[in-house]
Amino acid sequence: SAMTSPPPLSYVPDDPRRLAPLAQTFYDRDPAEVARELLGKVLLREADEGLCGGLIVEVEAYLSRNDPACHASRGMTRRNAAMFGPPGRAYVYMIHSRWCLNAVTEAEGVPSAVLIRAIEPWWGVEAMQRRRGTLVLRDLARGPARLCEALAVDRQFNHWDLTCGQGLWIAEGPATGLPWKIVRSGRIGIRMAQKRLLRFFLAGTPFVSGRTSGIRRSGRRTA
DNA sequence: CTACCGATTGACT
DNA sequence: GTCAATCGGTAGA
Repeated sequence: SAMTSPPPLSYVPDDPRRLAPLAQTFYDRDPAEVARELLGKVLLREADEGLCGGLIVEVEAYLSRNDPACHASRGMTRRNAAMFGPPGRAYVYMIHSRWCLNAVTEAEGVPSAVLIRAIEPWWGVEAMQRRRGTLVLRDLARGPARLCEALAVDRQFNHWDLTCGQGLWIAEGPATGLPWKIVRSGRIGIRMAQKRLLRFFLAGTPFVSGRTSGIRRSGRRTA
């Protein structure tokens, strides 16, 4: 059904391996800018069970300065060390016994990152369904911890080079211009700095997290 | 060593 | 809308 198997979308590339991985220079910029531009790119994972991944539809930026919600705001620790490393690497951390994935931004020594919060499942759906224990497409990778469970991302990928094109990487999206608008909002689940508009998602997709999913219902606006 | 906390999720009223 | 499971990270005695 439409709930449990992907619709035949004409713009989904047959072979995601041919999509060019994003270069390190892409990440060596202001994290809010990187966050916005990561929307419409694809996140890919090559595991024993095969290739899986999908379209990045929701992200959040965490800034190196004046951002108390950023894990690095009180200096380097063992957990957040990856944020201080070179751009284009993964920062994987655990929260409430679940893993979450970030892409590190800006130069080495400048601790900032983009949290990948949701993807629309495009490839390897069956493997993701198995790992998540549900067939419902919308529940596979909606939320940062669900996403990591779907893609089998855990601490082994902390510090991983996301530009390398194997294991776990981020690549260009479909060449055709995607029609969606970008919506900006406050970040989800944080106590500090809730007013800052550092969450970005594609409008109109049901595959984003949060109480309002990006679908307009009964006159209520998202964000 | 202990105590507290959380960039979450799923179950429930 | 509410709530708690659950465990690694962190700070502090």
